[in-house]
This record gives sequence, C-alpha cells and structure tokens, in this order.
Amino acid sequence: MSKKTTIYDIAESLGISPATVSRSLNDHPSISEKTKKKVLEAAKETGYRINKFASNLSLQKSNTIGVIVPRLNSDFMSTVLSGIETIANNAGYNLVISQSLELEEKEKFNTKTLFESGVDALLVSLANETMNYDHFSIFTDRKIPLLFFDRVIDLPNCPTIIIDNEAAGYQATEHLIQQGCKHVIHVSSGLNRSVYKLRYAGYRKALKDAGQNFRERVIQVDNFSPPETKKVIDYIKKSEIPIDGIFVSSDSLAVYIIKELRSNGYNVPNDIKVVGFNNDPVAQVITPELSTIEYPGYKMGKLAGQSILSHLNGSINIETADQIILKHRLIIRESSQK
Amino acid sequence: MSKKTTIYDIAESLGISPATVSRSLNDHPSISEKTKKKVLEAAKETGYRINKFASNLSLQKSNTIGVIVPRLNSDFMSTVLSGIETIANNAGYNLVISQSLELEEKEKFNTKTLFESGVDALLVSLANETMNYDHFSIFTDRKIPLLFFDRVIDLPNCPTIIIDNEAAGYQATEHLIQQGCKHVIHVSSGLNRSVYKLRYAGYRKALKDAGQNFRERVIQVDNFSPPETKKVIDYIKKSEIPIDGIFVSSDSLAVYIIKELRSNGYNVPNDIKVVGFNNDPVAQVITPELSTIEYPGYKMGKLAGQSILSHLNGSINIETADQIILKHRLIIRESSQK
DNA sequence: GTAATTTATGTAACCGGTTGCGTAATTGGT
DNA sequence: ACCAATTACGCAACCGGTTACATAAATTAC
Repeated sequence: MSKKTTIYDIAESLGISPATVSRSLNDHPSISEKTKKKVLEAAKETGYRINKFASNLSLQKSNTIGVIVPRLNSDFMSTVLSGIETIANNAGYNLVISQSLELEEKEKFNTKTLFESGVDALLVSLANETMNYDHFSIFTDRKIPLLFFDRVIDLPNCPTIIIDNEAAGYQATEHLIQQGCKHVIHVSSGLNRSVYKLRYAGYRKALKDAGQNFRERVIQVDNFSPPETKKVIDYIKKSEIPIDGIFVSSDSLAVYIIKELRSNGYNVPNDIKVVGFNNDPVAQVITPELSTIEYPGYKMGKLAGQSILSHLNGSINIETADQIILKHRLIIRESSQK
Repeated sequence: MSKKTTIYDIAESLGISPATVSRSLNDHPSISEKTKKKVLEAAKETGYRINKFASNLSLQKSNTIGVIVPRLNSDFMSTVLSGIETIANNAGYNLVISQSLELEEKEKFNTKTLFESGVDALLVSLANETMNYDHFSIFTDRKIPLLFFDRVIDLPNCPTIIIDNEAAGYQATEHLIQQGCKHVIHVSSGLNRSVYKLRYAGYRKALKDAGQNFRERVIQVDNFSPPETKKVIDYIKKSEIPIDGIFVSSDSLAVYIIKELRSNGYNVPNDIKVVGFNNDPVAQVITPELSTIEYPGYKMGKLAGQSILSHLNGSINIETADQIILKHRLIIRESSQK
C-alpha cells in the first residue's frame, strides 16, 4: 500500500473511463455487471479507498453529525451521547462532539466550527450561560437540520426532545409533601435554562397546591460539583424554620448533599428527606438510596439520532417542526420515605 | 445569506484573481496589506465562509482527530474524552468519537470508517474483545499518527499513554494484606487487555511476596455492570475459606459489590475489606467510602490530545515512539481500614 | 435489413480551494 | 537614467470524485 490509488488509476489499468469506475463503485444501474465486477476486483487488488474529501466536495455533504453538549463527563450526558452514537454509527454517520463547558462564547465558537466543517446536521444541548441564539442562524438560514435535546430553546423548524420537567418537578415536590415535609427547599443551578426553570415552576406549583407557597425557597448553585454543597448545608443550618425536605435538580449533587447532611448529624430521611433528578447509577448505591426522577438519557440520545436521521433522509418534512416529550418517572427509594 | 459566496465571487467583485483572494484569507506574506484588507472586508460583507470540503481536498487534511473508545458512558472514559476534547478544541481540531462497545468487529469498522473519512490522527482505547490488530495497519502503513491510551497495545511507532497497572495492582493488594487480610480475591473483567492482565499480575506478585500465592483467586466478570455482582457474592458465600479482602478492577463494580455484601450481612470493612480502581466520584459518596487507585483520566485525555497534536505539528519525530506513564496513587478510605 | 429502442460507456464540466512558477510593478542603488 | 532586487499578483494545474449530457453499441421491432 505505498501510494493511494484513485479511480483514475483503476480506470487506466482497466482501459475505461473514471466515470465508469465511479459509477461501478456506487453500484449505478446503468453499468453492466461484467464491468462492475472488473472494477470491484481491481479496487480490491489495488487497495483502493474512496477519498472522502473529494466525494464530500462533489456531493456537498459529509455524512457527519455535529453535537454540542455542555460537558462530556456527566453520567447523564455521556449516556445520551452513547445513544446518539449508536444510532449514528449504525447509519454510517460520523459524530463530531464538542463541549461548550456551559460558556456562551464556546458554544458560539463550536457552532461556527461545526458549520464550517460541513456537518450535515447539528444536535445541541444548550450551555447554561447562553442567552442569545443568533449563532444558530447559520444553520437555520440554510435549512441544515438543527435539533435541541434536554437543554432546549424553541426555534422555528427545530425539533426538540425533552421530558416534562414541570410535571417532574411537581411530582418530586408533591411526593415530599405527601411524606410529611413542611419546608421543602429546591436546589438548582442557574434558572436560565428551561429545564431548571420548569422544574422550579413545578416545585412552586406543588407547594402552592399544598397551600405552602409562602415557603418557597430555591438555592441556586453555580454547578453540581461537590464544593457547591456547602451553600446548601449552610442555608439549612442557618434557617430559622427547620428544613425537612430537599428537591435537588441533580443526583450527583443530591448525593453529596446527603453525605454532608449525615456527617453534620442530620438523619436522612428522618430529619430531612431528599429527592434528586436523573436516576444516575449512583442513586442506587448510596446510603440511603436516593429517590429521584428517572430521566431516560439513552433513549433520548437514540431518539435524537433517529429524528435527525429521518430529517436527513427526507422522510420527515423539514418544515414540520416537532417536539418529542419522553416519559419520566418518580422513583421512590429510601431517601424520601417516612 | 441566500447562496454561499466563494473565493471566485470575491475575486470577481474585486477584479482580482482567486489565488490572491485565497492567499489574502490565509494571510500569506506576499500579499499587500491593502489587498488583504479589501479581501477581508469583502469576505465579511458577503458572509463568505470557507468550504472545508474543498480545502480538505486540496490540503489532504481535515483538522479532525478520530477517537475510538469501548464506551462513552463510563465515568472514566467520559472524563478522558473531556480532556481530549479540551485540547483538540483549543487547537482548532474537531473530534470524531465512536464506540466499539467492546466488540472487535465494531472496532474494525470504526477504524476503517475513520480512516476513510480522513482523520488526521487516531486515538484508541481497545475493545476487550480485540485479539487481532491488523485493522490499524491502514494508519501505520501511511504514517498517520496513531496513539493508544489506557487499553493499549504495543505497535511500532505508536505512542501509548498508560499508568503502571502492575504497580497499582500490587499496591492495592499489598495494602489489603497489610490491613490483615488473609484471603484476598481479585475481581476483573476478561484478562485479554493488558490493563487487566497487569493488575492481576500485580495482585499475584503482592500475594507471592506475602507468602500467600497459593491463595490466588481471580473472579472474571463479563463487564462491570450490576448483574455481574452476583458472581462475586456467590463465590464468596460458597467459599470454604473465608474471603476477607477484595481487589476490584473497577470502582463502579466495587460499589455494587459492597452494597450487595452489606445487604447479605457482611460488614465492610470489618468482615471484608475492599479496594476499587479509578477513583470515580462515586467512591467518595458511598458508605463506607471506597479505597481505590486514583487514575488521572482528565490528565490522560489532555496528554493524549497534546501528544497527538505535537505529532501532527511535526514537533515530535513521528518515528520516535514514546510511552507516557502517568502517576497513580492508592487512596485509602474506609472500605479497607481495619 | 433498416429504424427505433434500450443499454453501456465516455466526455467534460463542476465542486472550491491551494500553490509552484512566471511576470509585471515597484523600489533601490549608483 | 539604467540595471538589479524586491514585492505583489495572476495563470493554470491539481486535489479526486460526481453526473448531466452525448454517443456508441447491442437489442428489438417491423
């Protein structure tokens, strides 16, 4: 395999034209079986490999799908990505994945980079920081399929895949109230993204329906990493009214909170009950096991992949913007049971 | 932005040649500042965007790095990927990520796909199943940089990034013995990959050095998912000699084992001490906290990215195969303390 | 046996940048 | 004012497939 062979090399060695070689390799109907066979053999012998650069240029498509996520290393997101990859891979598409790290600037940069690199479609879960969505217009203007999942925004002709976050927030809170909690607080990251805003809305609605709306209290953390736990614990310790329930918008933070509560002498669930979000694997291995909202990440990824593929195949009219809402489920475990 | 503008459009509108436009856009030294300015302005006004397909074809490079990992959705791997992405993104490279799902066939397929799509370099962490490595020759034959990390194989001119798995296995086992364990078993996935083989070797060596080599026993699990826990628990229950120490090659499995042990009435660490591997976040939130080997995944990812970039930039001679060994560290927590 | 079809292949333009080489234009030296 | 050295830019080939259209060859029709 010293130097690469091209369709021109094959054409010359077989005494036919490059066009015929190209058509043979693509199984074009107007080429005789005999010729196709000859070409295929020659291709195999010479170790011919298609030059995608040339093919992409000619066809103006790359068989590549771009993905922008806030971060790769979260249980939920890597599970979603795994689902997307599975679908894309089976369909022969490559996946270009990049992280925004929750920064609007980086999301903009990645959007532009992926556009220029010629992805056939883009899947996005928005950064927390992002307030302006103009950077996506290079995709929407040119009718390049653009889909949002989890952290979504409603743009014309862009499908979204979500769960009913408000209902989930409502159920989590309602459950805590039903378990006897009188002062449930909510721990969330910034409320810029609709996922968090809606969970918060659900939380408030549940309190209101229970006649506790004056007790609404949300603790905003910068992110779901361990150091943020302190803010929550401090609030609880200083609170004049005794906090007896916490609805956390993330399992990973919820488990740190539980751990910290316990080492501060609180009994979970007897003193304080906790419900998380996502149903990360960790929820089942900590003590006490964490009640949470099941969020079907793998399924979301597969659906995102399938949805975008059907747009690319034209089997769905690109103008038909659709919204897919996946089922969530409250999972009651030890951390919230009286 | 109706139709896309090309360098030909700009050339025509400015009355200059496409070559000059191209050179201006690339800040070529032999173009006057005046002309460059004109071109840049025209480019901005018309919303010109480079066509990477054409550029790639001409330059025979894609500014893209391929990655093949066993699976995306593991704490460790997604952390490594996060590190790779950070480096690649900062250097203006795209990352095409695919999963082998531990299958040799899929790894072969992905290798071929990534080759054909023209990645400038390939980073691989091998599938458990892979026994034959010929599929990588399309890369090595053409001197396309190929690097292995974590699950590596020694191929000519391919850098590898690893930790000293044998030493880590030794230390984990030695620690258990020092804590008084008399019958330490090892839980590992298939021993095909060197990471696992070496940890096992370290385990055996530690036993041998302690004069316990006749007690060596490894439990092989198919993967590190919860259902595999049963095999381990069953073994321990049925064992005639009382097992009092477990060295597990994965934190995620170790925590399930601990959980299952506890619900079977064993006290960890008093009855059985456990050491895991990786230092996943979960290790710090379970009860008891899990002793483990710290495996610097993010750093490994960054180094993999940097190493491959320096190969691409030619700052390292491609012929100089190198091996980077990262520092690991035994972290002693509750699960292994007497 | 000749015209009308059908089938198989070739021609050449196109996708949109990149770059070696040649040349015109500008600057400099004396 | 004349020749040399720079500097700035254009020409044209090239990267390697793809495909509309034209054409030659093989079949079928009558």
